[in-house]
Amino acid sequence: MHSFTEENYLKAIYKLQETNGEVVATSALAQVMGVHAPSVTDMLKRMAGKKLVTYQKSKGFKLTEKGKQVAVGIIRNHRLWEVFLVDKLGYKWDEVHDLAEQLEHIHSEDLTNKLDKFLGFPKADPHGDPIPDANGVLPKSKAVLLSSLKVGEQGTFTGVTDHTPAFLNYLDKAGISLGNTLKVKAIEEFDQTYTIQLNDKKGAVISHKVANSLLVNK
Amino acid sequence: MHSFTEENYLKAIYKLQETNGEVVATSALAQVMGVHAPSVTDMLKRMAGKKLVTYQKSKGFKLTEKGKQVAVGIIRNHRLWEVFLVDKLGYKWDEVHDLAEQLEHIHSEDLTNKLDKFLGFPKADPHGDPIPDANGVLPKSKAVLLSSLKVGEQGTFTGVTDHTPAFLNYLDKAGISLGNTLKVKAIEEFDQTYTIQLNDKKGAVISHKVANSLLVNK
DNA sequence: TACAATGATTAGACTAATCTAATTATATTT
DNA sequence: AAATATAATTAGATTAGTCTAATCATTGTA
Ligand SMILES: [Mn+2]
Ligand SMILES: [Mn+2]
Ligand SMILES: [Mn+2]
Ligand SMILES: [Mn+2]
Repeated sequence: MHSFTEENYLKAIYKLQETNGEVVATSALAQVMGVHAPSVTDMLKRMAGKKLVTYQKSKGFKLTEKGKQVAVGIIRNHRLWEVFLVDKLGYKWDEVHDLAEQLEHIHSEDLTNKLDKFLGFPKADPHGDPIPDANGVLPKSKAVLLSSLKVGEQGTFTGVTDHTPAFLNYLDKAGISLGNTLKVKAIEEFDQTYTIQLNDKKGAVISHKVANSLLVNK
Repeated sequence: MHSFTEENYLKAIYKLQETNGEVVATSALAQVMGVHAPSVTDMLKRMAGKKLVTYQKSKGFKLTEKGKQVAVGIIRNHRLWEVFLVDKLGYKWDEVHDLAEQLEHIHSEDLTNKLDKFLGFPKADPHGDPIPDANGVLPKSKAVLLSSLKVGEQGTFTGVTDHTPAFLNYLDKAGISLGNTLKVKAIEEFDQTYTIQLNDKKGAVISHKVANSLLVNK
């Protein structure tokens, strides 16, 4: 089918489009793929030939519908395997990403669907990221950053925007887990430090940097 | 670490050494790898450079201890994933080989060991093939071919030497499953057709070709 | 609008893994 | 032992994915 390399490019383009807008620059892609710009130009020309992306010299590129389907399929695999690793094998949420990077490239729609069923059709991965369904439909999330809440507002912690083990470990240490309810008690004016109340009991003080990496459903 | 291609060569060499003796010929390996002879010569020279095989021009080659360790590791992965697919995801034993060919190349000893634990440390895969332990020790099997049994002898069906879906499907249809006890009731002198009794009740008539692909523990 | 800075592409080269065609080495017959 | 058949290697080419150095294109500022 497609090579691992192609699949990784598609996934990277998809994510860049999600956050940085429709058109993706060579340099941005080179950066996230960890290669130099000419490699991207070469690769994208090949992929344009396969109708996975549209490409106009020096203008950037976008995924075609076909390219988007492949990308979403890989993301579905990735997130389902992460659930498997955490729920079934006992991995912690900060340990699974690199393994899922390998497992996501196993080529079998049937396997993906059987895995989905085995896991009980989870809606989100261990980091709260939504899992596309078998038709490639990715539920639109209405979560917002904790840093957008005002004093007195509350919500449920449903995801992170920073997926690094360092940050995930910090959350473990601070006793903040997916599903916790939290309420903003105070925001320090000087440096936007948040004082929150977790699960209607424990209190916690977190920096703006942290509040800016936590997603909550109001 | 090692490329998928290298790992597949190592596995193929290992299996050829198991059945055809210590020294492996270029042509034999080309055949099982589905490539032409010069590709094998090239590849083996590269692999000799990495101390995975020993190679003497025009004399054939063997695995080094290091090469053997890698090969056994891949076989361990392959068989554990096959158990996972059958026991946990509900695949049938004739459907899992090609998926396991992909999954066996996931690089993580820790994952392999966690999977092993999750599966309850199985001793054999769905086809009865023994699973090497975490130290790479592969239990020596003392199973013999059913075709080596005499009239009146009995045993337990513990494995196959033909792993093709066609053969496995035939066994399903004939009601012959791993773990069944079987007793030789008669052997037709003309064509070595076996009449056997399964699990002390059902009888079955099987060709010599079939008896020659079934492994039993006496 | 021209010029400099930044970003993208082309040119040319490399490695892994493969191929076909030609050559050389080993094994088998006479 | 020489002739022949078979097996293996070398030579030269190809494709995917990458690189560095050189060139070209775009953008934003003077
Ligand atoms: Mn991940
Ligand atoms: Mn995730
Ligand atoms: Mn198999
Ligand atoms: Mn098997």
